[in-house]
Amino acid sequence: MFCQFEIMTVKELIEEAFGGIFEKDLLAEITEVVKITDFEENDILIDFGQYIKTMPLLISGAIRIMREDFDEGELLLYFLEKGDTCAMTMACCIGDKKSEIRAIAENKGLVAMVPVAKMEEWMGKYKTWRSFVFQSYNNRFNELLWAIDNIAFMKMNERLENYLDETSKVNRSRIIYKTHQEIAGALNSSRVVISRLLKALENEGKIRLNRNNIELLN
Amino acid sequence: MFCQFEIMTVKELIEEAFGGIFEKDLLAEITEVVKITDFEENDILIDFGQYIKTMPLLISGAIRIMREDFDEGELLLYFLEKGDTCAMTMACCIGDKKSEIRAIAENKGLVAMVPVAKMEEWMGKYKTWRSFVFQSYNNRFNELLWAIDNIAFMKMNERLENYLDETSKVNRSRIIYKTHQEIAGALNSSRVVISRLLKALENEGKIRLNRNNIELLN
DNA sequence: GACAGCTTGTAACCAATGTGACAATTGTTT
DNA sequence: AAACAATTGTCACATTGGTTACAAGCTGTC
Repeated sequence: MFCQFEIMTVKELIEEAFGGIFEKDLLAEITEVVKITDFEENDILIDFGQYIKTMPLLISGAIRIMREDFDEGELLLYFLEKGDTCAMTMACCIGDKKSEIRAIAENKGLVAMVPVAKMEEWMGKYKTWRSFVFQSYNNRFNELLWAIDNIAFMKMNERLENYLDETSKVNRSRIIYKTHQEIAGALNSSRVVISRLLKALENEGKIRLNRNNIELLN
Repeated sequence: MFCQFEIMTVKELIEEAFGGIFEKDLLAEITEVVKITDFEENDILIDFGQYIKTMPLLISGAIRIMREDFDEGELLLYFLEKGDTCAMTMACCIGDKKSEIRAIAENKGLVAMVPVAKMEEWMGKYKTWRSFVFQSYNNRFNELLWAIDNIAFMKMNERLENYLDETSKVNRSRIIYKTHQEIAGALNSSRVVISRLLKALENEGKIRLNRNNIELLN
């Protein structure tokens, strides 16, 4: 949209997404070692069981972090947005462990990839990097708690409303281009149940249902 | 049991719980600044909305970490044991945020309390401390994922069996001294449901039900 | 236009879980 | 002994959510 890779330098991209939180020296180092990668909607950025060797810093776009059951179930944990990083990945990098989650692009965007070695080096060297890493862990932790609140304490209709709100937010649109099937997947439910609850929301005047999209009203 | 506060020095306690992972200098520093506190079963160590100024290192005993719904629900997230620390608390210390969880003693034990200032200082100074902190975050993260797997993908009978196993493990006893009501609380369920499922487990020969306790068989 | 594939709506039914009620048992207090 | 509280067992019933099945509509292709 207004953040075209082609018309901005790496320096500008990093500056725009992380300028507020990192000191000058660190920004310069990041700019130097980072590799910028772009992704398209529904690209799988990280998958289960994968070993990860670089830490991603999200410059633009949104990523959904999914958890999967051994046989079939699937569940949206949370979204990542500009300025975020994947706590799970950091953990993988450092502990040399397999990924426990799947990261899928919710829409198109850019990530800056930092080599693990650097990220460890910066931990000792830059206080702002340390707080950034901690802050990230903390945010992700709280988002997992929120995910737990949702599935443990809320009924499906509330979870659905939350999902619609969050999806609308990360896609910056009151119209959500998802099928009932996709929504059922994100909530570990079934299509019929979602259709039923969506219809109820429509009858309450909260949404309008169309083919392949849902409009949030009010 | 075999870890009486009275008959061990602080140095020995720290050594026993953390000797394997920290370097000599760090162990010495910890021993110097730490305050040892003991707790009894069901003591509330951290509560919701509380600000925390010291980071706890668990020397002995077990702690259950609970999440609570706004009105009434309650849910066990995971247990902490010897050598663990509370990721949530670290986050609180650093970010100066309120606690999002409640920590209750599952049985009696000891914690070493580290002032926040020190823990930040050590982050820059000791590599083993950094990896410990990361490792802790990572473990807690994975435990939250496991909690999510439980509530999202498993039925109540499986969750109940998992609960019995884990509780047996952290209390080092095949006999679990809990009422059905308490178990229902930990699983965010109701007493009747738990009694029903426990009875089914008894009929399968997996457990024996007694008043105020449950024996795991096999 | 005919066909196929995807998407949505809806009905009927089932399984899992939650709720309210009440009895029986045990242990404790008076 | 009587009263009481806590714990457990059980029944009947309501609710939520999942499953199967089928119809209907939309879209794109040949």
